[in-house]
Amino acid sequence: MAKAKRVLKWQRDPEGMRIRILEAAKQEFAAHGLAGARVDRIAANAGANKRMLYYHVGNKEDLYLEVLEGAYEQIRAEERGLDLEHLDPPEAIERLIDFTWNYFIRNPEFLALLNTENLAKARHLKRSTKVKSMHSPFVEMIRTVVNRGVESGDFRVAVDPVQLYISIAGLCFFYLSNSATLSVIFGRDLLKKEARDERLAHMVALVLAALTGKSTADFGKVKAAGLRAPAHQPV
Amino acid sequence: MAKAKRVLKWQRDPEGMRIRILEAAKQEFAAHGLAGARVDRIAANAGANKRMLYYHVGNKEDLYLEVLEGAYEQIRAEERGLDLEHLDPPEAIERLIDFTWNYFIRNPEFLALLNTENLAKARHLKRSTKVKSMHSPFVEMIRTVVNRGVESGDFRVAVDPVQLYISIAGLCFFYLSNSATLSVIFGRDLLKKEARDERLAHMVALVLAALTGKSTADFGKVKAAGLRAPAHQPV
DNA sequence: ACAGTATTTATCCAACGGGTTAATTTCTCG
DNA sequence: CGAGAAATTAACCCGTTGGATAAATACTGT
Repeated sequence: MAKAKRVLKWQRDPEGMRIRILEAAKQEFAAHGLAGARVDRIAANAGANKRMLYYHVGNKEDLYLEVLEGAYEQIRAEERGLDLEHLDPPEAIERLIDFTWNYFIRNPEFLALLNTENLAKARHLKRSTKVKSMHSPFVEMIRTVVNRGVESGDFRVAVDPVQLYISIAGLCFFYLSNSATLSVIFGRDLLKKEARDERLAHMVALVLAALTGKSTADFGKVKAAGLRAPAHQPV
Repeated sequence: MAKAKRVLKWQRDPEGMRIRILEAAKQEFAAHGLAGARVDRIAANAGANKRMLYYHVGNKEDLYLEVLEGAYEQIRAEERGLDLEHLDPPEAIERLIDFTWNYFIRNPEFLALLNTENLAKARHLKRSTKVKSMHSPFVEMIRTVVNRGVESGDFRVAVDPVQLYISIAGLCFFYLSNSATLSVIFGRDLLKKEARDERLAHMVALVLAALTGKSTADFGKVKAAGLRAPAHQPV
C-alpha cells in the first residue's frame, strides 16, 4: 500500500480545454446551425463535461459568437499573408481567386457559419465590435491592383473593388456552399477533383476576360477541363 | 331560444387550410431553418390547430420537404416563362441575369430554404423524385444563346452553360443571401435601392464584358451608380 | 504538508417541443 | 333530416435540452 502511487482521475488543462471546446463547437455549429447544434454533443466531442462549456466560455450563444469571431479572425490572418504587390495585375487577380477558392475548400465550416449567421440576420455579428474592427485587407489590395492594371494597360476599365471582391467571393462561395443541392440537380458530383479544377479555371477565365478584354486560353478552350456541359438534362 | 340561429365555431376549408399551412411553413422554415422552425408557430401563423399540420401534410420533415418542393416548382414555372429566343445574345444574357436577380429579391425565402437544405447536405432533396424530375430550362437556353452568340460574332468564346448558369446564380445569390453579414462588414446597407441597382449593373457588365470582350458603359463608368468604393476601410 | 483556489465531475430540473389521443363540430348525401 | 364521414379543436404525453447546483479532485504557494 505504500506503493499506492496516487492515480489521477483527470488533469487540469484550462487552455487546452478551451481550445477543444471551441473546435468542437465550430464543427457542431457548422454542421447543424445555431438552433440545431446540441450543447451535449459539443461537450462530448470536446472530451469534456457539459459544465465546462459554461465555465470556460458561456452559454450556447456566447459559444457561437466566439466561434464566429474566431472564424473571421482566422481568414483575416490568412488574407494578410497574401501579398499581391509584386505580381502583375492579371496574376494578382488570379492569385486572389485561387486563394479565396482554396480557403473555402479548406474551411467548409466557415461557409456554413456565414450562412447560419445570415439566417440570423447577422444579429450576433452586429454586436461584435471585435469582428467589425477586423478589416479585410482585400478591398484595398484589389483597389491598388486594379489601379495598377488600368495604368499598365492590362485592364481596360476601373471596377469598384468592393463589387469585385463580392463577385469573386460569390463565384466561389455559391458553388461550394450549395454544392449539395446543385449536385443533386445536375446529377453529378461537383466536389470531385476534376469538377473543382474546372470550376476554378472557369472563374479565373471569366473575371480576367472581363477585366483584360482578352479571353484566356481556359475560357476559350471548348474542351478544356470539360467546359462542355454533359449531354443530358441538367437544371 | 327558438331564434338561436346556430352560430358556427369554425368552417371547413381543407384546400385553403392546406395552402395556409404551407405558406406559414415556408415563412417559418425560411426564417429559422429546419431545426429552428417551431411547429406551434407554423400552426399559429396558419390560423390553425397544430393537429392540422399532421392531418393535412405530415410531420415536420414532411412539411419541410413539401415546402422545398413547392419552392422549386415555383421558380421552375417562372423560368419557363422567360423566352430568350427572340433576343440577340447579349440582350438575352442581360435578361437572364435580370430575371435571376429579381427573382431572388422577390423570393428571399427561396434563398434561405436552399441554404437550409445545403446545411442538411441535400438529404431531403436526394429523396425527392419530384424535384429531380423538374429540369430547369435555363441550361439549355444558355447553351443555345451562347452558340448563337458565337456564330453571330457577339461572343468571342464558347462557355460551358452549366458553369455560366452557376456563375450568374452565384453572383446574385451570394450578394443577397449574405447581405446581412456583408452589410455589417462593409458598414453600409447593401439592400437599399441604389446599392441593388449598382450591383445589378456590375454583374451584367462583368458577364457581358467577359463574353463579348467589349466593356459596356456601366462597367467602365467609374462614377456610375457609385461603382467607386466609399472612402473607408471595409470588410 | 496544508490551506485555499482553480478546474472538473456528477446529478438534477424545469421548460420546451414534436407528436398523439380523444372529443367536437361541420358537412354531405341518401 | 339524420347518420356517417370529414375536418377541426382541445388536452395531454413524454423525451429532449439548455442550464444550474453541489460535490469532488487537482493544483499552487507558503
